[in-house]
Amino acid sequence: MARDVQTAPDGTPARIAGRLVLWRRMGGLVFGHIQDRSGRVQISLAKNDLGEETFKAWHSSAKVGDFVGVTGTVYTTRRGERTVGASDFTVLNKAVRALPDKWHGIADVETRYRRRYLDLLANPESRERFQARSRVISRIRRFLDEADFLEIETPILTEAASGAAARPFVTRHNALGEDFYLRISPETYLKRVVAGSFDRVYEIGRNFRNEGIDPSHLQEFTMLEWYAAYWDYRDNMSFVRELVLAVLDDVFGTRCVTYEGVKLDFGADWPVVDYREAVAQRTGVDLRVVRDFETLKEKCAQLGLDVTKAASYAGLVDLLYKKTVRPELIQPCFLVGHPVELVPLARRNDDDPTRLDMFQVVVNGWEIVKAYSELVDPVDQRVRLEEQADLRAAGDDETMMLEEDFIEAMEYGMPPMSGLGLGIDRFVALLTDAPTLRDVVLFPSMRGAKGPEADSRAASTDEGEGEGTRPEAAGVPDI
RNA sequence: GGGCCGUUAGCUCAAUUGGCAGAGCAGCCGGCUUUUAACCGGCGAGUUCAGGGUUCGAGUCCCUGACGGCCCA
Repeated sequence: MARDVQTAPDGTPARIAGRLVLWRRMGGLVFGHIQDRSGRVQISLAKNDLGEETFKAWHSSAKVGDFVGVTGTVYTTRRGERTVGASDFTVLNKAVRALPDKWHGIADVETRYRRRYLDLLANPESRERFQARSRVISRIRRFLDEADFLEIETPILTEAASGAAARPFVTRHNALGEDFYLRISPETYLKRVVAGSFDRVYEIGRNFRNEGIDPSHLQEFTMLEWYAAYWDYRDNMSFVRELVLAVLDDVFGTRCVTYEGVKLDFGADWPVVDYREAVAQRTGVDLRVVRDFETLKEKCAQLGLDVTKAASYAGLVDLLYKKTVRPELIQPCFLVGHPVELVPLARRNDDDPTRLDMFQVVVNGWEIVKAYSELVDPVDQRVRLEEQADLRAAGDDETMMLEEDFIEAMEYGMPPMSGLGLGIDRFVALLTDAPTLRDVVLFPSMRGAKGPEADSRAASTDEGEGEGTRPEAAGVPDI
C-alpha cells in the first residue's frame, strides 16, 4: 500500500496499485501520484532506466484517473519525497471521463451526494469521515461484545410501526397482498428476544422515518439499540458514558471535539438535568402542575409557540422542550425525569408515577441517546398503547401502533430491563464536525433526478437488453 | 407547505448599466532528467438547468417549472 512505501527504507523493492491522481512529465523523467485506501505515494518513470522506447510507451499510455500497477524500488527525491522508481508499469484500467479538479475536488453539494464516488476519490476529508464512521461502529461492537451482549437482527418489514413516535414508510408485499411498514424502531422485537432468554442483546441497523429532508433528519438512519436484563436506566447512564469515552479515546484519541467552532468536552462530568425543572426554569410552565392538553396548549400559545399542529399533551410537552430547553443543552448532559406521557414503552418512576425512569444524552442541542427502564407490566403496557390508539383515532399520525404479539410476549413474562438507543449518524456527525447528517451517509436519499439527464438514463436502460431491468427501476419506487 | 439564494466548458470559478461567453485546472501537440497543484509555448473545448416572454440584442430583466442549499413552519 501507499502507506507502506512512506516508511520503507531506500532500496526496498515495492509493488503497488492504485488510481493515478497526478501525472507530470519533466523531459526524461515522469512523476505521478498513486492513490489507494491508505493514501498517496509518488512513483517515477526514468528514461535512463527504461530506455527511450519503453519510457515513451509507458508514460504516454497512462493519464490521470487510470488505475495502474507499478513494480520498482523505493528511493528518496531531492525534495525528500519517498518514491517508487518504476521498473515495470501496467495500466490496469482506463478512465474515460475527466476526474474532478485536482486541487479543488468536488465542491457542488448535490454532486457530492448523488455521485459519492467522485466526492470520495477527490476529497480526502470525505474519505476520512467515512473511515471514522466505520471505526466508531466497530469500536461500539467490540465494547458491547466484551460486555457479553449478543448482536442480533430483527425485521425491517413489519406489520405495525412501533417503538417510536414517527410516520412510517409503507410498502407492498405482492404475494401476500398486504402492506408492510418499514420499521421506525427495532425496540419491541428486541424486547421479545430478551423475553426469549437472550438477556443482553443489541442491534445496529437502519430505521426509516417518513419525514422531510433537512440537515438534521435522514429518512433512513442507523440506530444502535441494546437491552440488558436486570439493569435499570441508571446502569445505562454509566455504561453509555463508558462506551462514548471508549470511542473517543480509541478512535479519535481525544475527549474534546469541536463542532462548528463549539468545543464539546465529553471528558468532563455530564451534569444531570431534570426535564420538568429545566422547562419550568426556562418557561415558568410547571409540567408537574399543568397536566392537561387544553391548559398546556394555552400556556404554549402565550409563549408564542405555534400550537396549531399539536395533537396531544405529549406533543405539546415535546414542542415546549424542543423550542426552549434543548437548544441550550450544548455540553454533554443527562436529561432525566421526562413526563410519563412521552414514551408509552418506558417504566414509570416508583415514587412519582407522573415521570419516567428515563434519560437522554443531549449534546450540542442534539439528542444522541435515549434510554429508559423498560415497562414490563403487560397490563400497564396495554393501557398505555390503547391511549396511543385513541390519539391516532383523533388524528395524531405520529403515535405508536399496538402490537398484540408484543403484549402477549410480555404476558409470558419479561425480566426487568433497561434499553438504550444511540443515533449513529448524529453521533458520527458530531465527532467528525459534519455540518449535516447527509455528510456521514454515503448515499443520502435525494429527490429523483428529472430532466434531460434522467431521460438519457431511461433511454439507455431501455436499450440494455436481457438484464430484466424495469424502466421504473431508475426512478422513484412504487408505493 | 412558505421565504431567500444558487445552477455558466469534464472540474473550480469569472462575465460592469442588457452589448462578440472568459480564465485556471483537466485534454491534445511541442519543450524540459529529481518535480510537488511542477513549469513554459501552442490548440480544441459551451443546449449559460429547462421552457416561455420583454428587447434591435438576454448568462444578465420578467413568468413557469426542475434540481440543490439555507432559514422558517
